[in-house]
Amino acid sequence: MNRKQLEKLGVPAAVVAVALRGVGRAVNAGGGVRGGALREQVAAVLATPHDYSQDQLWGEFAQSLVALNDLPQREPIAYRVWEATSPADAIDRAAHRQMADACRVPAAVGAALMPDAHVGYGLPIGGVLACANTVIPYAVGVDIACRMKLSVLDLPAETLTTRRSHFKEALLGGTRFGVGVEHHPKQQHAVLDADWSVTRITREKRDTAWKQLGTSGSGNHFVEFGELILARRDESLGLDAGRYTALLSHSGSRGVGAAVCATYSQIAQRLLPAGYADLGRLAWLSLDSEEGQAYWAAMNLMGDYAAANHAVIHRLVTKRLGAHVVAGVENHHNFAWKETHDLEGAGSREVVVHRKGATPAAAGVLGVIPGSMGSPAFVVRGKGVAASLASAAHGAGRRMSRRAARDRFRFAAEQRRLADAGIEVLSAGADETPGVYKDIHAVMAAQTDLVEVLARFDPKIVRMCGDGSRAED
DNA sequence: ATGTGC
Repeated sequence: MNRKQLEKLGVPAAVVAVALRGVGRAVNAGGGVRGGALREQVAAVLATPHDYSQDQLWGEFAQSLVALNDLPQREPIAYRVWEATSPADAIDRAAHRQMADACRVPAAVGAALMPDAHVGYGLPIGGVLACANTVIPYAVGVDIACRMKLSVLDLPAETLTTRRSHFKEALLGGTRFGVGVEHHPKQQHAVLDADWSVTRITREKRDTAWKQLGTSGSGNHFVEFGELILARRDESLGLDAGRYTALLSHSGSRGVGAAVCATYSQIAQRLLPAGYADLGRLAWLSLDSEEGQAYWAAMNLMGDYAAANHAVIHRLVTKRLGAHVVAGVENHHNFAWKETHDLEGAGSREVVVHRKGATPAAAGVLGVIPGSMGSPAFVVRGKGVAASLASAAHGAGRRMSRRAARDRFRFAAEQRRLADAGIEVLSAGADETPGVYKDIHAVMAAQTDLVEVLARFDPKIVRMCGDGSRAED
């Protein structure tokens, strides 16, 4: 086992080196412990370190864990969990451990874990954390303002079948995928006139942002056409019951957002108090500090930039299609907002709510929750549940790593299977095949108290980043 | 998720 595997199991960074020595002893012990049995032993020590403090193999690791836990710190806050009932869609232990770590952040005042939760950097994906006057760059995420945008088009649903090649051409011609990918010529949008000098990093990266405006990146990002089905008329959507053609995109703030995250998390990590060093990427910035104010300004600019990014994608694709937009829904799902909440009935106060892979779900607010290329997305209306900090899941949530997915699935075979089901995938990798995700229906069933479903979107023509233009890992 | 550095 290596450092990465131990951290994935939930071993705090501060004691990984000690844990590695324990692993070495266990491997070299008579009979040699390996693989799954080794992981189980590490997990057992993590769960109840006091029971192992005199253990020949694990005593040193257990004592370090006890010492770490005994550091004088505040009592962690509690977090509420929404979770699918099916074991295959459950939230793994490592994501819980990350959420529990986030609850030790001194400024934390409210927390919740959504049913699509899985391990991320710092806060888990699907984590919601409210802090007093404090922002955590990695509780927003690397891809600041990663978001969804759905445009309902003035084309009959049947045209997705009868004019399929026309839709494919629009998708292939109007979108760009890949790490570092740019548009030539550069696209235009009013966000370029915003004040990019709010921080050094946004000032220096403005030209990169301009070149990348209207691109989709890699990973789980996609642009797809599908059929939107409304069971009844909805006034907030402004649509009658029926079947529609719709365009759905998932993208964010590209390289510039990642640079903002890296810059300000590094500053925050240098400022971490010694007793909290193991919180690592959960490092925070006070909004009273110059750095905190700078991050907040840059984050909000990235929010506008990511929204513009989607607007350009939809503009380019619908123009090639010759279609017009008759309705739309969009939302950030990696962001932080200043909101007023009544936490634990202690009265209303303004807090910073981080949603990292979580959909804003205040009462009446519309959002889009995608499943996968082979399963539906849902247009939802929030119910404003206080205990979830007015949040919901942002998707199905991964159930296996990208590497595990590439070992298990072959994309060409998955592509044929999807084609048989009437879904044409123009490009993607095996690590985004439907089987790598939890069951979106199980995830939606776990949050019926948080959101109401208004419409269902079935993907028909999908474009994601192909294998030729992605990073190795 | 990203793009640079190994």
